[in-house]
Order: sequence, then C-alpha cells, then structure tokens
Amino acid sequence: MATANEESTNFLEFYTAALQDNTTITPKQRQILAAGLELFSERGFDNTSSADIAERAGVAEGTVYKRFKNKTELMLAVLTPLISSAFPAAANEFETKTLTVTYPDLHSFLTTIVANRLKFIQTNFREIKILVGQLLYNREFGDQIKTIFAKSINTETNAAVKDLQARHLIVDWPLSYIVGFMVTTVFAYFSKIILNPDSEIPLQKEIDYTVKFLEKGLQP
Amino acid sequence: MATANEESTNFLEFYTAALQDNTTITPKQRQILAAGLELFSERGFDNTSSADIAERAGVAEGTVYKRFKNKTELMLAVLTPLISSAFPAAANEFETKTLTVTYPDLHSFLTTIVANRLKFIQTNFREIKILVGQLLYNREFGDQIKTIFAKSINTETNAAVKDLQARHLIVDWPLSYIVGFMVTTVFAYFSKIILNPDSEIPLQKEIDYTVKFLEKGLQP
Amino acid sequence: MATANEESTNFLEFYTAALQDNTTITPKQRQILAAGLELFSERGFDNTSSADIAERAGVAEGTVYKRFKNKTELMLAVLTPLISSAFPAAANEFETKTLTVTYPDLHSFLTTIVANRLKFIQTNFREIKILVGQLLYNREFGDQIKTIFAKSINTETNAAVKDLQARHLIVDWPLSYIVGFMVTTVFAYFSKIILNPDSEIPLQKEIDYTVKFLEKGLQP
Amino acid sequence: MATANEESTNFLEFYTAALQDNTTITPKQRQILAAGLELFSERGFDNTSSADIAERAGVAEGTVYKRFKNKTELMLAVLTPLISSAFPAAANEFETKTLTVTYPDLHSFLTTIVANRLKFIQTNFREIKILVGQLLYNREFGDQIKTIFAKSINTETNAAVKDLQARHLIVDWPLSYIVGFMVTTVFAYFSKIILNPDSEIPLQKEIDYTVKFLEKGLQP
DNA sequence: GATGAATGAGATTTCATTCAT
DNA sequence: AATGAATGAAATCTCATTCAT
Repeated sequence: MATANEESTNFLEFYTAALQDNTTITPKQRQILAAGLELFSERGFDNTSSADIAERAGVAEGTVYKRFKNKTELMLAVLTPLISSAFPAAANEFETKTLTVTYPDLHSFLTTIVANRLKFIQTNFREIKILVGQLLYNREFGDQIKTIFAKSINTETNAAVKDLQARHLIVDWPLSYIVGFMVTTVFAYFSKIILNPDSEIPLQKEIDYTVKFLEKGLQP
Repeated sequence: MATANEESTNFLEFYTAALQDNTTITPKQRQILAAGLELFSERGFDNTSSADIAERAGVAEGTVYKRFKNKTELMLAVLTPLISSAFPAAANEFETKTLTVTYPDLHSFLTTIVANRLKFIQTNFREIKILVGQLLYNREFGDQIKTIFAKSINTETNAAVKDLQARHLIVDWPLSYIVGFMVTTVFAYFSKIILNPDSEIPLQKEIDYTVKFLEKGLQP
Repeated sequence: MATANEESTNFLEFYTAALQDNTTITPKQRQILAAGLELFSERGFDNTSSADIAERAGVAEGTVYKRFKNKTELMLAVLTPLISSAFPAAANEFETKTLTVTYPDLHSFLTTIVANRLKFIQTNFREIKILVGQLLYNREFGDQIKTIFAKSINTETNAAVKDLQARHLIVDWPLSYIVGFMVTTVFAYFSKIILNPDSEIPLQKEIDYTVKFLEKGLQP
Repeated sequence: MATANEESTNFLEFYTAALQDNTTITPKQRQILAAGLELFSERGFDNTSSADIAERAGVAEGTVYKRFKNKTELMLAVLTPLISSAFPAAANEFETKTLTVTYPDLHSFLTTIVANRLKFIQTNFREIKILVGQLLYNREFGDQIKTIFAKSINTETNAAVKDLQARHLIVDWPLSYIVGFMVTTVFAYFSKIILNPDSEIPLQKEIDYTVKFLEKGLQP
C-alpha cells in the first residue's frame, strides 16, 4: 500500500503548478475531485480505493487516472483550493499587505479572527480533516504546509499581533506562543466536531467563549 | 484494505478483557507489541504491513497472528497500556475518589495538572499519535474512548474544577468549556511535536507558558 | 480456510441475479469459469487454489476476482448453468406445465425419464460432482438447492407419477418414496462413475437395466 | 492446503498396520479421535484445522501430532473402526465363510440385509460421511476402499445372491447389477439424512419400503 | 477524453507441522 | 506423553495502475 510520501509527488511543486494551470477541468474530473474529497475525509486516504472514488464519482476507474497521475496527486488536487483560500497570500503574494488591518483593541482583533477562522473550519472541515490525516504521518508534507503557512496567514497575523504588542494591548510573550495559543484554541473546534460528529455544535456560542477565553488569557 | 473499524473488534471489550487477562506474554510477543508501537506511530496503521512488524520484531510473520488475531487487535493491544495509565480510574474504579485532591488555589491546580499531562504526552507520544490517527476516521472507536475517558480523568478533573468554582477561584463557565480549554491548551504540545519533529521543545518553558496562559484565561 | 458456507454468499440470490444478468462475459472470464469447473471437479473446491485456477485459465490471479468476488461466487457461477438446465422450470416458470406429458404406460414413462436423466448425469458429471461435494457439508446450500428443486423437476415428475397412479399403472406408495427410489436408482450411475473413473460404463446397458429394475419395483 | 492424497499416506497400509497395532491408546488420543470424527463429519476434512481438533478434544495442538503423524493419518485412524466393523472379513479373513448364511427366500434375505445395513448407516453416519467426502476427490483412496470391500461383504453377499439365483429366487441378472441396485437403494437412506439433517427419518418405515421395493424389483 | 478489463505486486491471514521444555 | 509457542509456506483477496478500444 503506497504511502502518500513514498510517492515522489511534492505538494509545493504540485500546488504551484496547479495555481497556474488554468486548463479547463471537465465535469467528470470535477466529479472525481468531489468524490475524492468526500471519501478521503470519510474514510481516510488509505482506506479509499480508486474503485471507490470512481464509483462515487460515477465514472470509470481509468478516468480517475486521466488527469491525476496518482491517488496522491488527486489528494493534493483536492487540498489545493483549501490552501489557496486559507492562505490568500499564497495565491497572490501581492495582496498580502493590503489585507492587513489595524485593530483598535484586542477584543475586536480576536472577534474578527476567531469568527473568521471558526467559520473557515466549519466550511472546510473535510479538507482540514484530510490535511490533518496527512500531517500525522507525512513529515515532508508537514514541512511543505508550514512553508506555505509561513508565507501568508502567519505573516498577516504576526503583523497584527506585533502591532497590538507595540500598543500594549496584548501580552508581551514571544509571537510564536501567542499565535500558538490562538491557533490551538481555535482549532479546538475541529477536535470537538471530530469527537462529536452527530451533535451540531452552536457556532456563536463557540465564538463567544473562545473570544472570552483568549481575551483573558492574552490580555497584557 | 480493511479499515480498523470494518473489523468487528471492539476496543471496550478488548480493553476490558486485556486488563483481566494476565497471561504471561512471551518475549517474542512483547517484541511484536514494541514493533507495532514503533511502526504504527512512524508510518500509521494502514501503512504498516504485517511483514514490516514481523521484520522489526525479528519474528516470523505467522507469529504476529498467534496472539493477536488481527492487525487491529494488535493495535488495540498496543494502545491498552496507554489507556490504563492515562485513566487510572479505568483500571481501578475504587481509587478514583482517593486520587482527587483539594487544591489551595488555581495556580497550584494548573501547575500540577499541566506538568503532569505534558509529561504524559511526552512519555506516551507514540501511543497518542496512533490514537489520534484512529480517532480521525473511526467513529466507533472515538465513542469507546470517550466512554473510557468519561469514567475517569474527567470525573477527577471535574471534581477539582467544581471545587475551585465553589471557592470562586476559577471562572464560572460550564465545566465542559473549562475542561475543554484545558485539554486543548495542553494538547497543543502534541501538535507542536508533530509539526516540529526534529527540534526538541523545552518542556519546562512549555509548562510555564501553558500555566500562565491558562491561569489568566481561567481566573474568575 | 474459509468454508463455502462461512461466506455469506447465498446461492438463491446469486442464482436469481445471474439469470437476469446478461452482461456479456469476456473470454478471459469464460476461461476462468471453465478452469474452475475442471479444477473444482477434479480436486474439490477446498483443494483448488486461486492460483491454480488462474494458471489453468491462463490469466493473472487478480483477474479471477474481477468478476467473481469470491472463490465461492466463482463456484456458484460454475454451478448456475447446471441448475438452469437441470430445472428448466427454475429458469422459466411458465413452461413448467407445458413440459408435462401424459405417458401411455409405466414403461414409456421410465424409459423417457431414465434415458434423459442418465444422459444428463453423463453430460453434467463435473458440475454434479461439485454440487455433491457442497451438499455434504453445507446445509444452507442443500436447503437452497432443494428449494430450487422443489419448484421444478419434482413438480413435473410428481404430476406424471400422480397421473400414473390415477390410472393404476404404478404402485400406490407415497409420492416421496416413488420419486425417491427413482432418483436414487438413477443416481447410482453417478456413484458408479465416481468409483470407476477409468472404465467407460456403457450407457445403453445402464439404461436398460435401470428401466427394468424400476419397472418391476414400481409396478402396481 | 494439503489434499489427503497429496500425502503419501496409504490407507491399506495404515489400516493393516492399525489392526495389528494393539498399543494402548491414551485417553487424550481417544479424545482426539472423537474430536476428529465429529469435526471431519461436521465440516469436512479440509475445513477442519488441527487447532479445531485440539480445542474440541481439550488437548494442546502438539498432542494431535504425537500419535498421528498427519491430519490425514488421523482421518484414516478415524475411519479404521468403520472399515473393520463394516467388513468383518477384513478384520479376520478366516471367519468369512462361517458368517455366510443360507436364506430360505428373497424376502428373508432382503429383510436381514436391509435392516442390518440401514442400522449400520444410522450408527456409522459420521464415518460414512467422511468416507464419501474422500471418495469424491481421492481416486487412490477409492481404489483402496474397493479392495477392502471386495474381500469381504461383497464376497458374502455375492455368495448369498448366487445361492438365491441357483434356487431361482432372484432375477438372473449379473451379480454386479443386483448387488449394485441393493447397495444403491440402501444407500438412499444416507442421502436422505444428508438432505434432511433436522428431521428424524423413521427407520422402520424406511426398512419396510426399501424391502418392498427391492423385493419387487429383484424377484425373478 | 473516457472506458473498463486486465494485471501483478503485495497485503492479510491461516494452518499443518515442529521442537524445546 | 503432553505442551504450546513458533514457524514459514501458501492461500485468499485487494488495489493502484496500465492500456487497447
């Protein structure tokens, strides 16, 4: 059973190529991507067979390999939109700075970020699940994601945090810890859904408590 | 590729049986457990073959199946010590209450818990990684772990938190949120190791910041 | 070693589905069926391996499992034509009554039936052998075959025997005994071939004696 | 999966040796024989594992191989009593003629034989089932059984039939046909039990009809 | 581009048998 | 004699991938 990382497919390369490749994708290939997303997130990459994907997509098995040379490349293609939307800077490096906003206080900063990211998790839950599954066992993959990460959202968030620190509106800890606690606390929402797949977790309540907790924990 | 949960193996049953079954395990079987632990955490359950395990353990392939009827049962056997040590109450229900301690203040409570749990994560990193990998795609498994969880550490921690609340030493939020933020914040350590597998993360510094953050975030 | 009946494969379902499924079968799959027929009857189901079948059929081992999800399903597919031809009524319920003929006397009845069935045994010897091997140890299978049986040939034969009884041309015993003795006596031919695999047993002589014996034994 | 006949074990040799070998058999070995009889007849030789036998017998797996060098030899040992009791002449060649009786008429002959053999089938059902299973796919085995057969019961029965023919009390057909029809008709009882494993078939009724049918069919 | 039959390498598992105790 | 852990060969089955149509 080929591990994703046994394949020499490199996400960074694939991702960069994909962003430029505007080849129109056929409806069947779109169905394959959709099926891959569903199945990889439901069962995990290794427990999804090409046949499963073809069946769910309503195409022939061979069709899966027409555009995606690998099961691995298919997975990368499935994740590409996530990365692009998660890290706008990754998609377009020039916009990075424009997006950075100056926040009046810690509360408004956290409210904005938390609400945005929790919604993001809700929207992209399946993609994130696949990504987490890959991060666990695929070091190289983790490094690549971190590279992309570092280029974008972190830069943005880092800038905002630094700004708040300059104005003494947030604790004076190393950036990595502050951002780390934020990410972790926000990411808790993902874990909650994983552990309670059936119950709908009320988003607003989650936002409220998360903001309250972070605000107290990070106030100067 | 058989998913762990396609097998009808039930962790709760297996775990309960394992706790009572004190059959002396042979050295070879111990080597198999060790090999399973290493490989499952290095490569993931699905990317570890029986042949890999046998080879790493230095035994014949058939030997793996002599005591563990499945790859899945082997994995459960690998996880059993984790569960037993993580949740002492699960192993011995009677001690539960005795273990509960009254903490003088929030700081001492958090210091105790955080130090203990971060060390626990450090010690049991590989087992936890396997468990996380299972939780992602195996609902039934998640339910069972939650059942075991609920019986023990939560009960303990819940009691301590309630006590602190009664004495107005901690915020007056629902228990689930307080415990949730604690678990999440502590668990961040695990994520850090996953994302930085090479760099040694200084434990004491991690404890300090985690306690500081939680103390501020959870103070009344 | 998986017994045929440990598999949940159900012949009745399989058979019914097979009759309707007119998917054109590929030449390779036909070769696999042929190889299965030969080998199962030569060596028995349990002593025929997938590798044996693939080799005899001249295909890759995986090809065997492309159309037949099991060794068991392959065996059922091998037997399906036998059942269909043996019990025409099973294949087409409407013809049942049309096939029933009124026989002028016991002799002509027995001559027709015996000649027909002995030739049938001769033609379908290998399939019958496989079927007998299954009947020995597979209760469920036996029940299903009886169900199919009951719907067809028995009904036909029963009708003819009843008719002969009404005209006092055959003994007045319970139908089950009369049909039982006929089946048994005819089936003796199968046993003879099993026990004398080398010597050609002259069919006409066999027919003659069988008819003579049955005629005397069943005359009123 | 080793076929019985792939093993070089030869039943004739084994059987002859077994008859002379009066080594006292230990209780555990007796349990193994009993377990083998049960399991081989329930599931078939190939679907019974050594572990199954050991478990049913309540002994260790290795114990099975202490007295019986093979699974095949165990099966032969299981069948030996059947052969010995079925064919007294095989056990003691000298008694053969003494056992032969002169029957006053066809009816008494058939009544004696049929009742005796049906009871024999009833008593030795499991052993016969194993033997039939072997006969289907094991030519050499069939030949050996026929050799033993030929030496005994056939000789006896043949003598009686010849005697009846000399006195014109039975049809003047070749011996092989007469004996064949008798064997077949009697053997029908075995088939009935196979096909109706649950319902008790009344033995006396079976004897009556069998005798009536054979008497008519074989009268001169 | 799409199909789907075919492939063959490899994964999981079973099991008769051996052997040190 | 009995045990039962260990073996390794072989069996069943899966699946990513290819290729002729």
